[in-house]
Amino acid sequence: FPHLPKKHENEAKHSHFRIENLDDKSSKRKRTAFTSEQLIELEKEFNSKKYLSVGERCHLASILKLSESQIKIWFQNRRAKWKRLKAGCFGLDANQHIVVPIPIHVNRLSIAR
Amino acid sequence: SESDDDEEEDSHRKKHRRNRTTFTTYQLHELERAFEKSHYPDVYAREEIAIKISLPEVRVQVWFQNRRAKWRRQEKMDAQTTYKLQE
DNA sequence: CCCTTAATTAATTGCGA
DNA sequence: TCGCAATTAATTAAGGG
Repeated sequence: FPHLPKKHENEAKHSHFRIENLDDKSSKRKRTAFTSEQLIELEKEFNSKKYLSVGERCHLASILKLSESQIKIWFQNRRAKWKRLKAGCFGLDANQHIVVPIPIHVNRLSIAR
Repeated sequence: SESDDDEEEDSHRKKHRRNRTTFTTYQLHELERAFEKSHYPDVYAREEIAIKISLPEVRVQVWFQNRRAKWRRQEKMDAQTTYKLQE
């Protein structure tokens, strides 16, 4: 199975002690709020496919006027949420393995040969 | 009869009614005790805590996230305090 | 009313494939 | 390069004082 639990580097490894930066414009990290239209479309897309190909992502990015990175990250975060939701409702209903589509991006170069 | 206000429909209201869990004193005690031991417990440690205090692991996870945020906030604050005091 | 804080989410880091 | 685990940082809002 893919991806094992992982261990966080013990204690305060990320020293996030940002010193009072005199430089750096607007020290706050930007958090873009997606519009409801964007979210509806993203959600709709996620409903049909859990993974996007490069082409699909590019297309979606252009019609939603978001960066490809934002689309990519959104799908990543959405998949994580989806996983949490699935795990959350164990007990009722005996579905163990749903038809989980597969990330086949690995093939995009190796298949060409 | 006129509903007028409420920009947000109450359909939205019902849907986004988050249910906020209120921890018991015992749960808070144990969480705080665990935090003292480690600010970054791994999944297994968190699961252990979760079982002990009878809560889903995800609630414990979120609690630690928020607790660390508070910790950082405070740390930044009294870092400024001691800064002033030494002048 | 305001404050603390549980919950949510866009974004980051770092690893493995 | 991607996905994923694990997290942070900003934010939203419940509910107690």
